[in-house]
Amino acid sequence: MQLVAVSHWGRGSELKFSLTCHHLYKWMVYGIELVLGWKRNWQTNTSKSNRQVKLPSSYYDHVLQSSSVQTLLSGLSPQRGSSTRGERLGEEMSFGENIIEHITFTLHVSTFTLHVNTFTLHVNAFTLHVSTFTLHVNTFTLHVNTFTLHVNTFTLHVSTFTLHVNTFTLHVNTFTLHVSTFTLHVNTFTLHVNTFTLHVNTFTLHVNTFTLHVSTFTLHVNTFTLHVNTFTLHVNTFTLHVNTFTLHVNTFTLHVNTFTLHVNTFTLHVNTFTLHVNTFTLHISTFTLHVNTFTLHISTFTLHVNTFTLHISTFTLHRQSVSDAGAPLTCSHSTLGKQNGARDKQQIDHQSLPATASIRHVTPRPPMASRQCNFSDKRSAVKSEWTEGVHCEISMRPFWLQQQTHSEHPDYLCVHRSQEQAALLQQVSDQILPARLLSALMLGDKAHGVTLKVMEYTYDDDLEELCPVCGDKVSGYHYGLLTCESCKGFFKRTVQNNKRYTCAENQECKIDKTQRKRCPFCRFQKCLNVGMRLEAVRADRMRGGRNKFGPMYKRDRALKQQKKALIRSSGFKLESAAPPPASPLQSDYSFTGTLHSLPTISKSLLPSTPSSITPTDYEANLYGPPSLGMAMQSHLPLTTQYQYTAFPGRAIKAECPDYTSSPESLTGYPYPDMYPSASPQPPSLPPLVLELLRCDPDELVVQNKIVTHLQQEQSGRARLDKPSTFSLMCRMADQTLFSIVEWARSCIFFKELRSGCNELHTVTVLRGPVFPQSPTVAVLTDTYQMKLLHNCWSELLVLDHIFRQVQHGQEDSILLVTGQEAEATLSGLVQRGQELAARLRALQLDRRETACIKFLLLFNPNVKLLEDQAFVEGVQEQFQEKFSQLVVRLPELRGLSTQAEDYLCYMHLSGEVPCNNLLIEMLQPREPVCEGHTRSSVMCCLCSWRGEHVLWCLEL
DNA sequence: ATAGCCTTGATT
DNA sequence: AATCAAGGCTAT
Ligand SMILES: [Zn+2]
Ligand SMILES: [Zn+2]
Repeated sequence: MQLVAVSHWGRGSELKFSLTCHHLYKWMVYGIELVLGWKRNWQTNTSKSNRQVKLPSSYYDHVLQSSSVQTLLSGLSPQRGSSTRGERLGEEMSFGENIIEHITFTLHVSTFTLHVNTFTLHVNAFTLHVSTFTLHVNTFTLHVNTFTLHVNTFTLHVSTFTLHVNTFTLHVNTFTLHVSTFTLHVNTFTLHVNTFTLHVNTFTLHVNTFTLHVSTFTLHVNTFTLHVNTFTLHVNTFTLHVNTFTLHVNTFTLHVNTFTLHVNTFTLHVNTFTLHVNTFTLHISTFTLHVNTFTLHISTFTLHVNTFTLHISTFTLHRQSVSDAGAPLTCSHSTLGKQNGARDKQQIDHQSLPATASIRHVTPRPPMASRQCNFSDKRSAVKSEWTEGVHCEISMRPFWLQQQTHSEHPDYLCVHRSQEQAALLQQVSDQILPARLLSALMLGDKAHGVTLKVMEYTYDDDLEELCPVCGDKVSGYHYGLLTCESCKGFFKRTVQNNKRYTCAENQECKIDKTQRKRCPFCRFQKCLNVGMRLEAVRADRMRGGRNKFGPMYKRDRALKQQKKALIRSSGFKLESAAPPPASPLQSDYSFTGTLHSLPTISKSLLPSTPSSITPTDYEANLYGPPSLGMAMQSHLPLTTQYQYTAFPGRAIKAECPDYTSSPESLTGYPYPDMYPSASPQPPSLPPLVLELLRCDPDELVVQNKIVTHLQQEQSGRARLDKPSTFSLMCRMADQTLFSIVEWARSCIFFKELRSGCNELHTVTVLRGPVFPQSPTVAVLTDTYQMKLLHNCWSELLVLDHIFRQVQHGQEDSILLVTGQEAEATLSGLVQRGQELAARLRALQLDRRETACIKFLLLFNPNVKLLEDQAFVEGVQEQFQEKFSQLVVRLPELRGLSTQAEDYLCYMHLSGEVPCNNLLIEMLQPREPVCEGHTRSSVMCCLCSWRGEHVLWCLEL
């Protein structure tokens, strides 16, 4: 073993190093100059040592010629007894294992410089017990050419480790660490570094099991940059003070009991992020997090993130432990949102609104940095001061994207309340809903249906020739939509060259013609958000010709013309209400096509032209192998569903200014096969049904969202990390559940009654008999809504599946929400579902009836049990006998969903269900009566109402 | 790297 | 032959 080391120990340097070392190996002695101090203090009473180590005398000579070393040596005080070996310079030193019981080593160094050419360390088992390790270094520089450490078992026990470094610089060319089991036990680890820079060309860490146990970890760093492939950290208390933290991690898993993070600028690039936290405290003024898959394990905190951007000036989440399961969740002074904390505290006026889809929470409102909301039930109390942005940022993009559109411009709300609507509401309230529920519903969402229409007219009118990305002049259809030439080129370059950008700011850079060059990250993000299609970039770079989008472009053009004509004829003009024109609100890019074309085309095209089905290189790189397909890959490759999902067709849905006219009556609406004779029929449908249909989400929109989400999620995983079929199903179901929650939120009455004629009455109702002690109305609404959803989520989920199978019409295969086909042999559960689907198919269950059933399941918890016979009879009046037959089938649905829940529960207990799953949240036991849950995910989903409602109450 | 202009080639 | 959305080229 060779070591060439030169050290300069400054005067007065002191290192106090208490070491409990049972197995001290020679490398420790050789390796560092600290040996010098030890030599004086080696206890020699452990002469039983069986392994003798000899140090070359020249080494001592060299070292001890240094005066600083002399200083050091004389400054050391022996701990136990005193050895005189060190004083006899040049004498062969020998010592072995178990020599030292306790050593206090104190070192004060002003400049520590270590030059090592080749540092090689072979250790079988290294165990280090330190009670107090304190190192004060002004400038610590370590130059290593090749650092190789081979350790079988590395265990470090430190009770208090404190390191004060002004500038820590580590230059390593190749750092290779081979550890089979690395375990680090530290009680208190405190690291104060001004600038911590780690320059590593190739950092390779081979660890079988890397476990870091720290009870209190405190790290003060100004600039911390860490590139790690797989990082797993188990910490009890993690406190990190960082000014600028940049972490590039592929797979990041963090188990923390207490996590406290102080960061000024936090940038985290993570593909797969799994976080287990009991107590999470995060201090950040600027927090930018790039996560593809973010998994957070907290008792009552679940985070689903696709693209997660967190802007926090102070975010403290207190979760106090109370008796049992329902521990309180306290969120104090959280200023999460697209706007940073400083801006959040400002009065936000209309001028300051960025005209992007990300501003939905900057709606006109009282200048409050945060609002207090209390959720309470008997078992748990939640006190939170979330600002309106919290849920928006925490939840995943597909889920909230649309909602942003709806709530962004409350000014547009009071529009177009027709007599029919009023009558409809009355009718519904009389016939169907319990008064209490009606009360709760009255605080529902804004009138987003109408609002959306108005806005889309406005936007489309304004932005017809403007690039949705940058506002430049449109040069034609490019990669799916009308964009300018530069954005076309930018998108092409990005995708073709598989470019990865990072945003220096907070991923909210404004993209316009003048600033579009500033942040390619945000630009590309916007490209994707507005709907530019990756798959339109050709992997083979073939020039010319037409692709599958051709017909869609044509159709889109036709629709635009049609819309124009419609606008002209209906005399829409809302110039006064026009939002800032800088950026369009095309958040709800959606793709409609003929649902039935999916399986049909997949069957007809699959044998031929396999190359056209192959994903582009970019997609392959970005999303990994199309492992989404799993078993059903053989039926339908993942990409085919994109190839045949048509382009903007949803706009036409919003084009219809008259809500009573059925959407499917418009040409090209994507349900031609479902309503072979629907077009002439709509007028005969009851208004309620029409309304329900209108609230019903477009299946292809949902499908596209979910597919996008899953792909993004999948891209976060390592390529080798292939999720199981079940896990994928769970993710699908989870996403479906989110869409169901979204549907519930947008369901009738939330919006219709929101701007109803007697708002004061609504408030009175809610404050009075229903929840007399409630401080705010909105919270109770949420609670009630959570309860409603919690009561019926599985039925809704199963019904969603069943209806898809009804449409699918295949006994031996099931159609997934992603549009993929899978063999229906997964379990008996699936078979039962197929049977129910067959029965419902025999009854010719259609979309209208499904919408009604969903509605009933949500709003009448009794319907599935068929306890309320009078209700069923009431329903029959509207839907005639057929519907009653359907309702009779609901107990089957109930049984199926119960079985599915049980199955899910079992799998969850087996650890098969992916974490951070809304499904799991929903699996929590139901409350029998009205006291609501504070299930965090649901709360996240629903709390978007809250801000608006609180606001609304205040405005009263 | 950007963006304006050019070339290409399946579709019509 | 015309179209027009792809990719390519190149001055900036
Ligand atoms: Zn543009
Ligand atoms: Zn940016």
